[in-house]
Amino acid sequence: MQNLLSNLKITINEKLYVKDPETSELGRNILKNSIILIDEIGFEAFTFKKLGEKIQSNESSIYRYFENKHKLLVYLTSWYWSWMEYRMAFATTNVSNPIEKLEKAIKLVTENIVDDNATPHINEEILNRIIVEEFTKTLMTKEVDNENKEGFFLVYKRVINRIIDIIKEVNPEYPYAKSLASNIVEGALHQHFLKNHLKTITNLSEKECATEFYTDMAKKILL
Amino acid sequence: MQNLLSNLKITINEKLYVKDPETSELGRNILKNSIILIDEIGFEAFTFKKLGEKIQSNESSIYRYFENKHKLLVYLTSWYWSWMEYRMAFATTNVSNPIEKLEKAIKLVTENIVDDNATPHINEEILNRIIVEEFTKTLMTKEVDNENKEGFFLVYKRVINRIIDIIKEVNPEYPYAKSLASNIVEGALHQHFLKNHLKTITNLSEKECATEFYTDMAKKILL
DNA sequence: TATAAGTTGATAGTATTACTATTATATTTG
DNA sequence: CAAATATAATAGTAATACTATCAACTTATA
Repeated sequence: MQNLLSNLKITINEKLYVKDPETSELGRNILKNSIILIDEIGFEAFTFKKLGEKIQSNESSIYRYFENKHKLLVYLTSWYWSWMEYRMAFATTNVSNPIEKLEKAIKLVTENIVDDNATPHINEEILNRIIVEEFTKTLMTKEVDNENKEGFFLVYKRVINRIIDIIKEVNPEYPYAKSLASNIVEGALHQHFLKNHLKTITNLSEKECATEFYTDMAKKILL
Repeated sequence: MQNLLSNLKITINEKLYVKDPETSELGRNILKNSIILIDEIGFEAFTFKKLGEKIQSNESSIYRYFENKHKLLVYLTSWYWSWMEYRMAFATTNVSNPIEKLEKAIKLVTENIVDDNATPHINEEILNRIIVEEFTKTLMTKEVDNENKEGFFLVYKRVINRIIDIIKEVNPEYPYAKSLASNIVEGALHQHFLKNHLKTITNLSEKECATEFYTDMAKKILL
């Protein structure tokens, strides 16, 4: 249990920041308002200069925390997946029935997210919107292989590996546990994107989440 | 097949270009070499200036065909999905068995793509790599709703709608035909991305394609 | 065949972005 | 209180993403 909990603490790869933003008021302000600003104007239009204006600080001060906006986005998405991993570990420990465990895990990665108030400087609901709209962009760059070697996506892969393990518990014979797990996690984000923007090619309606669709999928495939 | 494909006129939304690139040597050169250059250096680093140097033409000349690089990318991806739609129509007409039809459709959107030689200025194999690495970026922008209204993604949605219709033929009771279809098409791209870059969270190996995984998925869900 | 119309190439120029560097000032800590 | 550290302000650079202008060349048409 001790060992488990120490793995669950929200820790982020040190290579993602120059100075740890959690250690100062300005740092936490950068995190809080970068989430709000990226959500407002989108990652492409987001700049450190605009963020500086928003928090009444200076561009150069933000550069002392993050090398560039890409690393800031990877930081924020790592935070999200770390938070998700924590929720998942919490929800699935002491659940002995593998099917129930799988249902809980799928629910977590497919449901609509609401702010949990535990972290005043991170609004999880807004951060989830950023994940839906911007997460794949952190992967789909020419630097992905180097960044993967540096461990930038470890937390994300850990979340998926947890689901892989549960899938294997449910059905050890199924040969595509990895692809099914990554499909559910990424697919859920995509279905949420579609319900917001390309409504005609998803069954999710406005306030609906992807839980039913993916739970049904997993059960039909594995049971 | 060869002959039918060469008779194919792929039509693309007129709002995507300033001047139709298919109507001139320079235009076709822009298409051909933009595909090669985006594949080489990635869409972020790709600029009209670099493309101009590559084709020994001028930046300003390229701007006479495309307003900006985003519209060029949407043009290229529209071309791809239009080509895919044609292949799908061809492969599924006169197939009376819905299950066989579904298998053929899934195969087309999940298999590894090779250049078909019908269009000398478009290399489909390279274009497919661009789709895998860059397609979602065409959707995930702050302008997606406006561009969707303008019909920028119609061809893509048409491909998915064809699969939706086949799914409904196979099993009219299944309640998530739309989500399943969009999941298969987008998911296949993502699994190909993972096999190239995040190998630990997919079951696809180096030269493998996503056909088996998604065929198995669809059958278990629908039959 | 002359002329108009359209295409391409070359150059210059602008605003913005994505930084780096320097210095001054404020705050914290030892 | 001095030293170390954090932040703010300013300036500057190279690249990007364009726009505008003009000359040269090609093609269509009268």
